[in-house]
Amino acid sequence: MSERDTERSISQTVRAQLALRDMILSGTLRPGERISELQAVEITSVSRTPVRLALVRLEDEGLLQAIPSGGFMVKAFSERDILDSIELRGTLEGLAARFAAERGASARNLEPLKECLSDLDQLVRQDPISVEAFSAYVTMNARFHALLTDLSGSAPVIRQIDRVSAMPFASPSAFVMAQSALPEAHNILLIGQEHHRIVVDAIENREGARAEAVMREHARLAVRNLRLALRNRTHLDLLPALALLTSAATD
Amino acid sequence: MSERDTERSISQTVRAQLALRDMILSGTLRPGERISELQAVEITSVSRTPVRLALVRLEDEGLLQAIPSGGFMVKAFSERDILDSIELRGTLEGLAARFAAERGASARNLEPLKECLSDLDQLVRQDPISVEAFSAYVTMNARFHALLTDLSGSAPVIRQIDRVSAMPFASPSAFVMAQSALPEAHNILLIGQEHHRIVVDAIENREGARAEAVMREHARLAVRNLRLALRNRTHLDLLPALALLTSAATD
DNA sequence: AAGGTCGATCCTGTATACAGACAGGACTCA
DNA sequence: TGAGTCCTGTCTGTATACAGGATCGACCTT
Repeated sequence: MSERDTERSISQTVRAQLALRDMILSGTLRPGERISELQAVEITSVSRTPVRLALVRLEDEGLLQAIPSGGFMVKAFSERDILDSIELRGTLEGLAARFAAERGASARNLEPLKECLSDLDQLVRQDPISVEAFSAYVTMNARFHALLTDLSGSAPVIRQIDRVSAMPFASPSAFVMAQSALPEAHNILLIGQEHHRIVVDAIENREGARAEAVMREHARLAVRNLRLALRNRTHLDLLPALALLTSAATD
Repeated sequence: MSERDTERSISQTVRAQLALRDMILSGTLRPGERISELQAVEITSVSRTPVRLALVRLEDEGLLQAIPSGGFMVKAFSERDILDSIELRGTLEGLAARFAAERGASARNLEPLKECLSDLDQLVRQDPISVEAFSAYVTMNARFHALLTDLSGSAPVIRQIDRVSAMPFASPSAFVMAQSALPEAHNILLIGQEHHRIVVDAIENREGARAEAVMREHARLAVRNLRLALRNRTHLDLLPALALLTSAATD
């Protein structure tokens, strides 16, 4: 998941993929817009072959949609799609948590998760949370979810969760930054952290159903965040992921 | 999902993809084996460009695995992976059924599902079930599951279910044929059909939790089928999907 | 004036050529 | 005899050329 080698050592295909993805997520390429290969060539300054590879990869990443007659267009998502994707992630993370609980995650394996938990605790504890702390929270939160997913010990489950989380609006930290400007921010963070605590406790005690249920509910915090952010439209700039929303749904 | 145009009208890329997939699923290409591009060129008789596209597609279909140094190898699966994939499908189909129930599938939309249900009923009713009836059951069963998935009305959910079901050993009808030779066959079919009936009833009555639970349990029938088939190894030839199983797990 | 048909242009699908990277083996030196 | 280095062969990554097809516009016909 790390793109540490952002240097020129990486392949043209990956470079094209990153460039195109950035343009899609930033809204430079609008939803529904067709992307011709040579247009992509012009954008990315690489040849058609790697560009085509990048387009195919972005397609099954879910950001592009194949056009029957050939070529690709930027996929558009409704608000319903976004909410469903979040519920989907919650369901899958719930499954991962249940697996972790039922299969008896060893104390040794639980250790990193617990460390991550207490790191998050420290961040949440400060009352007026700084923007930097928020940013750190996003990072640690992503790490927590990744560790939890891995704890399922199931490659197929991990794979599916990664696929869902690849959608920018469905990732565990998608709408955390959006709330940083809201008065309810701190409360939501505290509730989220409570969920984290419970799921670790449930896993430790082999309570599969409890672990599953709390992860499902945990994902629904993202729904609440999204709704709040959409209502207070002042901070929509913190939600680049919404560039993929269809105009019909943004009304 | 239909590949009706098996003619020469289809693209070289798709042709290569189909040919390679067949060889993987039939076990001609063994798990762990590396597939070089020019080897694939020789097999499929198409040029390197479409072959490469096909390999990428098969990778994110889950049948191939990228090698860090470049190239691809046939992915190997443990028995645990297979069982987890089935549980995964059950969880996702459960979510789809719950969505269908909670969102109130209209009587009009439920109609095809009910028709499919009664068609299945007729097939199951005959006591010594012929092999032809078994084969018909597989087809109708796949149709039932597809209709149910669609009834969720959620594109992201449908997409994920399709992805999981693409794994040959996780599809709803993966191990149905395998039981055709078993004495327990008829019983299992009856139980499966009972599940079908219950989920339709639950959806009709807006019982989301019930619909979800029964679909989860329904998937576990596949686990039972698999275990039975693995025990009576006499009919492993009915399970081409198991070609992907690692040798360690087949012991 | 409107609709259909023909043509041109652009685009995608495919093939192939070339360069760099990696691996395996052989040879040499200690 | 063993280890290290160099060389060679093969493979992947990339670029580009070519052909078939689709789409859009313009012109002609009714």
